[in-house]
Amino acid sequence: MKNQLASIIAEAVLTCVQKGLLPEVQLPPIEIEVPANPEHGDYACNAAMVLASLAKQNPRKIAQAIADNLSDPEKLLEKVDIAGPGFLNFRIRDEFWRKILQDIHEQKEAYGRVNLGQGKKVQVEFVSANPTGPLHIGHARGAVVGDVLSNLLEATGYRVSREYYINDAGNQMNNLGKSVLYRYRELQGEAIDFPDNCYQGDYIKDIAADILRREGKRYLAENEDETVAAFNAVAGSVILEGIKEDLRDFGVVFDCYFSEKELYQEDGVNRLLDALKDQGFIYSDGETLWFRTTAYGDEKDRVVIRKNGDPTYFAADIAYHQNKFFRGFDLLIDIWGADHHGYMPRLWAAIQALGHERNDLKIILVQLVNLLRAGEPVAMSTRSGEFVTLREVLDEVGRDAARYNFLMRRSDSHLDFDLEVAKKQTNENPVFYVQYAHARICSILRTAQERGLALPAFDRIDASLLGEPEEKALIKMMARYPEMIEGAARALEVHRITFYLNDLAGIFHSYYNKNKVVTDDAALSGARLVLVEGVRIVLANALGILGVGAPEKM
RNA sequence: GCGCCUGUAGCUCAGCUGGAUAGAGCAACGGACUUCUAAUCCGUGGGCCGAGAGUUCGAAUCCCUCCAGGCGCACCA
Repeated sequence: MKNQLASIIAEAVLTCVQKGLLPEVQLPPIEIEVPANPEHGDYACNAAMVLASLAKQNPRKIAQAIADNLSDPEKLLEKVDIAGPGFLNFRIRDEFWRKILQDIHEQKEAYGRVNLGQGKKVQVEFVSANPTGPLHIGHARGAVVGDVLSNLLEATGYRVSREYYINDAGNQMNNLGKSVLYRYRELQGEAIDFPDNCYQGDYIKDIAADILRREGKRYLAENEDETVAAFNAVAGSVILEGIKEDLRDFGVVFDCYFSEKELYQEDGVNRLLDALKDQGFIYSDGETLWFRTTAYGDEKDRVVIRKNGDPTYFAADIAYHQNKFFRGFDLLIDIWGADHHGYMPRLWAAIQALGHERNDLKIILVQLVNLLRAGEPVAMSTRSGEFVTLREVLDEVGRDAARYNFLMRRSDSHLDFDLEVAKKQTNENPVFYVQYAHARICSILRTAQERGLALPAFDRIDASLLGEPEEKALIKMMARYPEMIEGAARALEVHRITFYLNDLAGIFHSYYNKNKVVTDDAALSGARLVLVEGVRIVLANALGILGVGAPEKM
């Protein structure tokens, strides 16, 4: 709808130029928006105001010229007004709005899919938590945002790969192995002064006990470094399996788990650094190796090889992102906790040094979650073992409510997650508001069925019977669904979908309370059934992108 | 000290990349179940968009300066 209008306007501007009403100007990007005030029509366009400064003419005069030269062979427009400083306000004929209903019924699950991405390959990397402990509530938000963004991009014509980067090399993993070893010794009566930098959670004890059960106490006699490495590997894989299971139950499934260790195979990291050295991006100060990230705007250069010869996390990350590009992705999206924001400039510098554009890597920051229980903050720390796990949240509040709650704010805004509120089945919990709308429609359809009223095909109804204000509002809202999806994908903002759902469900509930769908009037009932089935399809499609259920009964 | 994010109704937050009279939910108050599900609806009140200057036809939105909060500023990840 919006696109049709845009081309009509662009054509009219062209006509004006040809007639000499406007000077030869490049048409700047114009905006077509839905006005806040319905009296301003269905769509409003700022073309005249944008052109005013370029053409050096009065915007209202330009608007008049455009309006006079609109060519509308399909008779899309009911009315065009010029208002305010030079807005063009368009009212679309009802007949065209009703055609949206036809589109929905023809396209069903596909309604709202657009081809923004044109088959481009995108990789979304998210969660990527160290396998040193179970996922907690903080990881959950990033998991949902990444998963839903992936769904959204798939729905808008991208080919998406979801990837989890396993940080299984480095100090943190070493601490994990040590933690297990200490518990292992402890289980055999040894008094251990458990270090602060080790992981204290009970899951460590379980892993130690398991090793003891399977392999006995043979490790006591072995070399400590080798034992730590072995424990490390065992613990890492046990914990990773647990993470995968939690994510699966949360509705998050990855296409690929990429191990940091892989990057070091065949000396990959060093070979990359050598190549970058040849290009002048790497230099040595005699003890350490530095990456010249300042060449691309970072505030200081960064170490890639430490004094002790070990590569930094950053060194591996450069290799990792190069590897991603090698795999043929046109666009990379990384989803990080907001506490990593200081890391962005150096990674952008790195990919530019590798010959890519800064825009080839988008980074979405997800703010930390403030976990509350009945208004009281819940303290969290992975190392001390005091945290609320994703598993506990799933068990307590359920998948749908948990996911929806994480999607109700912009990613870069702080989020209060209150366990007591999230599990309440009341109107304080917005997920039910939307699901209830879906369930209600299903209930209407069931009732109709029972009374022998089947859902008619679109061409069997008289759509002009849908004249109530809420009916028109519902249709217009549904017409905006593809536009909302496209906008959300363009901006990489998944929260727009929850706000849209809330609005659509709201209009429906209001309609439901005022009007009956199933009545003695067969023609009217048929038209209304087609309408509410359309609403149901749109609700289900949007909920599908969110990975939240669309129940038929509640 | 430097950098990034945030500041909008009592509370939690939207505001479609500069548009018209700034919105929603919760909370408060008053109404609606003989009905296709009251997990719903209808109505009422509530604002110096942190402050100040600037850019232009037009600013919650963009620039600058402050103020407040959060997060970063490693040869950790």
